[in-house]
Amino acid sequence: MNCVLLAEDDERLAQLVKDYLVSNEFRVVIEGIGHNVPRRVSELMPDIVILDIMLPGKDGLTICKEIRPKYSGPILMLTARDSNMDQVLGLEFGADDYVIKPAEPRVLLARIRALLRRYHSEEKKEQDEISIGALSLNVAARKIHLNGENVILSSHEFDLLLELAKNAGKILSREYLFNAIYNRPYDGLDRTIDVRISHIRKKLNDNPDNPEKIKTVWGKGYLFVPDAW
Amino acid sequence: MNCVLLAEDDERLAQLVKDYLVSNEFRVVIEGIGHNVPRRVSELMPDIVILDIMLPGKDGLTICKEIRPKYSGPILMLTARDSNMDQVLGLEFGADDYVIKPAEPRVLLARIRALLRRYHSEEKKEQDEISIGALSLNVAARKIHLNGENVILSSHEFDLLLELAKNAGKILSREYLFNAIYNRPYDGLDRTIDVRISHIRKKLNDNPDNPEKIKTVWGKGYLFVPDAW
DNA sequence: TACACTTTTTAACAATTCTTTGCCAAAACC
DNA sequence: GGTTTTGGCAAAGAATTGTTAAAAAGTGTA
Repeated sequence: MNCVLLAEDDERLAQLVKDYLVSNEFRVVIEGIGHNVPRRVSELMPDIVILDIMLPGKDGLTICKEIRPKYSGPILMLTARDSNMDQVLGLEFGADDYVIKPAEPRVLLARIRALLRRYHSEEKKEQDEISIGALSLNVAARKIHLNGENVILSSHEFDLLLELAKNAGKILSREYLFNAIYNRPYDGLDRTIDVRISHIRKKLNDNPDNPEKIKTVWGKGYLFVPDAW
Repeated sequence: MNCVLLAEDDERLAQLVKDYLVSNEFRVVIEGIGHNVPRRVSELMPDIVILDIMLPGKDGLTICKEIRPKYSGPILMLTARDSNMDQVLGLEFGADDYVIKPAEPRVLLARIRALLRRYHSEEKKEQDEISIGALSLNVAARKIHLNGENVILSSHEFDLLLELAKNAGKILSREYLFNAIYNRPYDGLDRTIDVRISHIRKKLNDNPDNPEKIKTVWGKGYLFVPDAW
């Protein structure tokens, strides 16, 4: 469950937001004193920090600047209608987004989710290079090497092998593989994947009668064997 | 110019919205069939996607969920008055905002701008000089150097290479590239881009049978290889 | 304006890549 | 055993891409 640190001194508002977020599957910790926020951040390691810009003890901008070096997650600022917040999002302070007070919980939730999504997708960034034994796939260059030799694959062959390699050790159905390559629906009878596997095996010298590298799982799909390269 | 993908099957409404947005400096592509939306997203790489929640073929929510992993830009939903849209903004579907139909073009425009502003703040600024390995493009002077040598490109060749270089490592469809160069619609059969790529490869000494620098991705488009220069 | 020259578009054809089909083999089922 | 289902793959057909060359459009110059 995602954890939210809500730095807000208006208790009524804080409780309102908390209730709404809790009912939407978040864990919420309220901190009303600006001074304590940096400590709470390092204690809790929240998935997102929501900072009121006006806090007793220490204002939100200063806090934001202060926690940024230690905290890599998203920071969302709560601000008054009239202040020009665009600069807050600039580099100096390091916030990621802002919501104008009084904040609709619904809007706040949407923003929170957008930020979490954005950070999440950056986190599990696709790898540029996948290496498994003597095989290496360069994703950006769409190029593979086997025992140091460049093996020339066609576009779809590369896509298919990449998908298999990314899920090494897992059985992947034809439908899954099909969807990974195409933007059209799988009709259940298509043999395209089989043909392509055949070509890949040939290029990688994998004997189809007893494949070591890409195994067929009867009735299920194909399997990339991680420790056969 | 910002590109909008409008997924809406009501042609009259779609055209209305399109006209309004076009008169406000947007490029708009209409897609009326739900099934095609994911493909169009990856082809066009729009700056924003507007999704009608009721589409023939595939409903908007399903589409939204489907394109989210591949598309990091903003998604705006069009919805009927009565539906409870709060959940749409949730993590499961991943939309960023919604507008209740019938949508006032003016309102829609305001929401679009708000979303673009929010997302833009994280986008990278235009560079004057792009350097990738032994290749450097001087945008202002429209001049390129490869291994220190000045390579003379024609206008369109430069535009095309620039667009590829700006999106190094990403697959760009012919339609996207065409739109980056021209102010007229792409008819789907045009071979202009192919011819130009051929010329560029020749000038940059990239062997077309096994290109290292600008790869062809069959059925999808072209790819500028970041680490091949 | 005409003229030479460059650039872009279009059309055609060859080459490559992908999809579909069909037959045979292997695996599961009875 | 026999039958049914699933997989391998060759080969034909379809779609896409590379390239060339000629036509069209645009540019510079006098």
